[in-house]
Amino acid sequence: MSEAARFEPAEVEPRITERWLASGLFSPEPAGDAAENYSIAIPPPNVTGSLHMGHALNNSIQDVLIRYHRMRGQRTKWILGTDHAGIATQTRVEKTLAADGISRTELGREAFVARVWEWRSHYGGEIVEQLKRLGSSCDYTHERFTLDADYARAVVEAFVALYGKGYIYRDRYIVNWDPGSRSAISDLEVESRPQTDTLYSIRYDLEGGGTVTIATVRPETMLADTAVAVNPSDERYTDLIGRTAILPLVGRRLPIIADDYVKTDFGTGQLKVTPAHDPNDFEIGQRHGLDVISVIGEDGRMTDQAGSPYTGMTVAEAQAAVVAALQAEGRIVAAEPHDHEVPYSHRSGVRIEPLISLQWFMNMEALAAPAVSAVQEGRVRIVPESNQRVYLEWMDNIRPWCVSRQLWWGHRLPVYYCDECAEVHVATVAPERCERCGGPVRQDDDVLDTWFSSALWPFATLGWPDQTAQLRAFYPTNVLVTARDILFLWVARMIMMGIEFTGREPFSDVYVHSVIQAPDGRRMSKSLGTGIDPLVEIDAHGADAVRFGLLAMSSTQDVRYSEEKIKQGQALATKLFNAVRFVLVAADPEVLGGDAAAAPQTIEDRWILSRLQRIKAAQAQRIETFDFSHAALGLYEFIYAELCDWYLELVKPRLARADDGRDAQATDDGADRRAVSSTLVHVLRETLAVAHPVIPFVTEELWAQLGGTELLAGSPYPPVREELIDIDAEDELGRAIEAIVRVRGFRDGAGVRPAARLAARLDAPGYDNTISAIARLARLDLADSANGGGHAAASVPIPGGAIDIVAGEGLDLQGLAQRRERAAERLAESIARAETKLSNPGFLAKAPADVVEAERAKLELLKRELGAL
RNA sequence: GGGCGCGUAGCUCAGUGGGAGAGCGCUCGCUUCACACGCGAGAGGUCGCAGGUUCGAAACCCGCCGCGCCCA
Repeated sequence: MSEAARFEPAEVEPRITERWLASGLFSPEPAGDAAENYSIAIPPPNVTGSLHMGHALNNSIQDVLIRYHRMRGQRTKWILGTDHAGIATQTRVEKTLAADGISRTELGREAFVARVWEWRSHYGGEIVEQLKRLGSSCDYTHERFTLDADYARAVVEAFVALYGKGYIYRDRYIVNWDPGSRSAISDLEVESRPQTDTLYSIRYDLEGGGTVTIATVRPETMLADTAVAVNPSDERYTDLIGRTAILPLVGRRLPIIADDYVKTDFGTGQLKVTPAHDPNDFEIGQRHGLDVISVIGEDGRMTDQAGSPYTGMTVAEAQAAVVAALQAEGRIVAAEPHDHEVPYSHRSGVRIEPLISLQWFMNMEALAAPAVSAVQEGRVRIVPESNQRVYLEWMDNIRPWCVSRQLWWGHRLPVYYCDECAEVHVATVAPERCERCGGPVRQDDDVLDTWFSSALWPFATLGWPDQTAQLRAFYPTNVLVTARDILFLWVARMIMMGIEFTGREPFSDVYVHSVIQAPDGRRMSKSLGTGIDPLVEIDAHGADAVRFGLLAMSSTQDVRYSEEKIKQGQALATKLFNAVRFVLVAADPEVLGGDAAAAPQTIEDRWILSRLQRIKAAQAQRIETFDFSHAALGLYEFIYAELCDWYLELVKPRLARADDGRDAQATDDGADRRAVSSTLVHVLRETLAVAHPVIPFVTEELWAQLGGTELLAGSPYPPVREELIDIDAEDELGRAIEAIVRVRGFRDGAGVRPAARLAARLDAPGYDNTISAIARLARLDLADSANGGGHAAASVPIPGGAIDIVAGEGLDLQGLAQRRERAAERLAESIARAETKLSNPGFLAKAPADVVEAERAKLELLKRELGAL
């Protein structure tokens, strides 16, 4: 046995990956229909991205599902690809250009886009290679990209269709303007940050006498005020409604209106309304038909409408100038620090400037309705169910989606404007000239929000709008696996688009997994240095360990990253490796080449085969119900606590060869050795198969070592054989295990050297089949009560009776007494509890009969144990 | 402000109506012929606090305290 005692992932994994990829197992033929096949569309990672812990967990889960269903014999496809990630990718390339002193505008659109493609071909999709390291069994031969020509056709088709139905329209609307990326961004790309600003209270005069005092942290936006509002239920101001205020510095007449939005307890309860520069004010303006005046432009400077002297100033300059002018007029009543939440761009990190802008929008209401009922009626199940409410609530409050982005990298809008007559054409094929007046046309400069194309992912990847064989075979997909944070951003839109364009929900389950936090309980953060790189962990512990660990720890909503769980996975791989190493040396060589059928001869054979049926059923159940942490931990439990600690130890004597003189139990003709070898190899092979979806590399490697000629990844998941479930064997061996543990405890308490054998006498029924195992594993010279003589120096209680220790020399009687006392105390406590229960008439009258009966039996057992002490 | 969730062993977390569990850490013992990433045996818990429902609550209900995430 000169080989290393450790599993070496770094040596094994590349070799196994190569075999998998060469096998074609991950690339199914597009046959059959989606109802019989199994498919998952990967949440496409950003093409600029690299694997982080969130991806690692997300893809471990998907791979468990994919591998399991593949082994179940289904035609299984995991749709792979990346997302073009408009802003992120454009920014990345702009930075590399900036390093050479080139700007995007100098280069021009066409050349710039060419550069981005070039960048993509060199660096993009790094993450796809990283997925291979994790063992992900995606269909690598059909990798898709959201900007591929075919995919682009689907996007244009979808846009034109939605425009045709009137869902997509162009409008002036308030958007989240990101001055950093010079583009509108969606609500979901905005994050609020707490910040302290100065809250100014400013007095406006009223026509006909009197004043109102409004509070604002953005005094410069007053130049765009078009009303003052109060809450209609605010009795203080009922008589103000309908009167007119005069805007200081400007002199504009502002109607005083009543609107529920106004908070009566904020400031004075009088609100300045600036529809062009605040989203809430915009809505108030819409409700009341107010004028919209824009004083801040897309360049972050004050517009002509701001008037002299403010035009051309930056927002900050304008704020200072406005405050100074108001102070000069004595209109600032108060200026105090104010803590509030301020929107920032998730993309560029710059403060959002809400602006009115001409953009393309998509009305979501009509699309949302069927997506809501799909979830309500269970055609799409969200697991865990608690997330369903979050989804439904978000869908109820859905707002129009601004789909245009002022970028160059992305799907350019299929919208064409006539230079002559301003006619708008929306078409899949660019018109050569205006269909109305024949004038020249030019295409809209904007591109679509990246999520517009991502929303089509589950079907556009399969060839839609063509009715391809791929689409028939793998759409709808079975499940979408995602973290909570993109439940709305992406999942909701996929459901809407799926129903709209295919008439089918794109998946029947959404499994929402946990977010892996840093060990400090917060999100992993690059800037704080709390990020942990899964590839570094794979290098250190192996891909199986990382998969196992992430699955094991992902049990609640948010979990802290736990290195211990990764190490536990590594230990599991090593344990399996050593178990197989042992069998390869100890088992009958003839068995290794053959079928190795279950051939139970003894109680422990029947026991392990029974336990094996249970783990097969349990693991299948756990995977099918998305219970991944228990799937991982259940494997650990079975392999350590049943297979290795007990079964392997129990069968060792039977594996000894007649000629090696190790143990007297070796049989003459080797028949039992062959039988136990067969059972052992059978059990190990099935164990490897059961474990494969969670820890694919080590199981694949060991499968081959145990004589597997086909890949385990393509082998069947072993079916449960009900006839091998053996309750009697489980019970009988369970008692033997309990007895061995008790004796070991006794020995430890008595200070008996581990190697020493103690003379003992068994005084309990029901151990006929296990007496020799007990003797060996508890290191006893054990006789049964009929022919064992001698005075009992001590008695060890075991289920149903006791083992009497006959030879008394060398026992630490004091240690024993302490131990015995402790045990007696505990037993007495349990007995007291049981007696209290059984003497309670309420319990006897109201508790179910079987519970009462069990309590009685328990009491009897406890009393007997105490007696044995 | 609204929503979701969490407080169980030193740490990270299972357990959701009937004798408090796991992994890691800790203590003691072991070069036992697969494995020291191992084996064996232990110590360690008023299950956040306070009420209620129940024959019986870590679990179900109400309130409070503390913490996290999402949305506004």
